[in-house]
Amino acid sequence: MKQSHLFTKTRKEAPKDEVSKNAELLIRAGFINKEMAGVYDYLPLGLIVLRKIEAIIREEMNAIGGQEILMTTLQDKAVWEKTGRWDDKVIDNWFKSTLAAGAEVGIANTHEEPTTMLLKHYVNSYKDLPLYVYQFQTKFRNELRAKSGMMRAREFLMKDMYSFSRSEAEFKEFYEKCAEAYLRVFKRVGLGDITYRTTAAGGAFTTGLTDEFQTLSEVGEDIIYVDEKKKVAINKEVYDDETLKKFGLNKADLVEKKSIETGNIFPLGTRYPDALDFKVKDETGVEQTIYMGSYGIGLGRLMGTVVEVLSDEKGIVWPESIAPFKVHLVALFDKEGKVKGEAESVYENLKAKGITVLYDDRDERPGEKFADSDLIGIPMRIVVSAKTMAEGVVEVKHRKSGEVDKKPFDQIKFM
RNA sequence: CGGAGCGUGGUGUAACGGCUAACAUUUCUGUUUUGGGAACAGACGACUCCGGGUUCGAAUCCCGGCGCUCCGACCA
Repeated sequence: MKQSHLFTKTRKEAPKDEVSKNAELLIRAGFINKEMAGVYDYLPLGLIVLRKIEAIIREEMNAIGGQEILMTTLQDKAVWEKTGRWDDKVIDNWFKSTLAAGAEVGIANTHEEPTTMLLKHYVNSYKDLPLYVYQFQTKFRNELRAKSGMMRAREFLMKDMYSFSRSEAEFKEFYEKCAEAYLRVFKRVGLGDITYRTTAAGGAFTTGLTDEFQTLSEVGEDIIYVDEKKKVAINKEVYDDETLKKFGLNKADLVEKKSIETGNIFPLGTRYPDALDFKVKDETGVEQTIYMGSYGIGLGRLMGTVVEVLSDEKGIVWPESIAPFKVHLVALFDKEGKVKGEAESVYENLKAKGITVLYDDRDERPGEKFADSDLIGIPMRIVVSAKTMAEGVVEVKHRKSGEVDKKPFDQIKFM
C-alpha cells in the first residue's frame, strides 16, 4: 500500500472531545473516526487491524469446535418475553424499534435467546449435541454514558459464542476449553502477560459466578485482586471470604489492580433452553434439558485496550500479530530520483516476498515521515535514503525496542 | 440518570456587550529545503451548535433545546 494513496492522514492534534489515550491515538493515526459518543467508524488502517483480531479469534474458536454463523440484528420481541428479558427493567440498555406493521422489535443487544431458538429449530436429538456456534456481529447498547473512547461504545463488534451441551459435565469441559482458548487469544494479540482469568458475578445473564478476562490498565472500569503466582484474579464485586475460599485464594497473595474487561464467559445453566423449551431426546427417547454457556469478546474494546496498554509517548506500538502492516517502508527522497528508484524496488521486493508493507512514498520531509511512522506504529520500519544507499544498506528500526540495524536488504530476516 | 465543565474555519485556540470574528495548524500555489512534524510569499476556508429573548448593538448576557467531555450511579 502506498501511503500517498492511503485514505486518511495522520494529524498532529487530537479533537478536544477525545481524552482517552486509545481514541486519541487511533484518531490521530487515522484508524478510526468518531460519529458520535460511543460510535466509531473503522477506516482502512483500523479495519485491517480489526480483521486481524477477528482472524485470530476465529482460528481459536474453530480450534475448539466452534462453527461460525451470523445472526440478525433485528430480533423478535416474543422470544425475549419468554425469558423475561424484554422488560427494560431487566435489560435497561436496549435499543428497540417498531416495524411499520406495528410490531416491536429489539435491536441486537445480545443473542442468547435468538441462538437458542435457532438451535431449537434444527436440533432434536442428543446425537446433534454438543454444539458450539459463534459469530462476529454488531451489538447495540444504549449506554447511559459512553466512555473512554473504544472502551464503552454504544455500537460495537463482538464475537459471541454459545455452547449447548447435554450435561453439566459436558458443558464444563467445553467451558474450560474455551477459557484456555481465550487466554490464547489474549496472548496472541499481545496482552497475555497482563490479562487474567477473573472470577466475577454474572450480572443480567446468570445468577452464579462467572469468569471474566481482565487486562490490567489504569483506565479500566473494574477493580480486581490479582494472584500473580497463580495467574488468576477475583473481581471486587465477589471479593469475599466465601469466594476466596472456594477458589483457594489467600488475601495475602492478592494485589488490588484496575483492569479492563476484555472478555467474559458465562455458565448459563439450563435457564434459556428451559424458558424457550429447547430439549433433545436421549438414547431412551426421553427429553433432556440442555446446558448452555455464552462467551464474548468485544473486538473494538480489545483493539482499544492494545493501544491503551502498549503505546508510548510517540504513538501506537502494534504487536506483530495485529499490526496493519508488517513493514513501514520510509523513503527519504533525493533530488536525482535515485532513492525513489531504490525504494520502489525494495517495495516490490517486499511485496514479492508476501510481506505486507506500507510504503511512505509521499514527498514530505524526513521529520514528518518519522513522526507519522511512530504514530501509526507498524512494528518494523525500513528507511531508504541517500545515506543508506551510499552505504549499500537499508536501515531497519524496530518500533517497540527502538533498535536500529543497518544491513543490505537481502540480509534482513523477516519472521 | 445526578453533578461539573464546554460548544467559534477541517483541527487546536483567541476575542471588554462595540471596527471586516483574530492566531496557529491543516489544505491549495509558488520559491526553497531534504535524517526527527523547516523557511518565505500568497490564497481558500466561519450564518460563532440550534431556537427564542434582552439591547441602539450579542460569539459574549438571559431562557429553552441538542451535542461533547469528565466525576458518580449504572454496566455481558
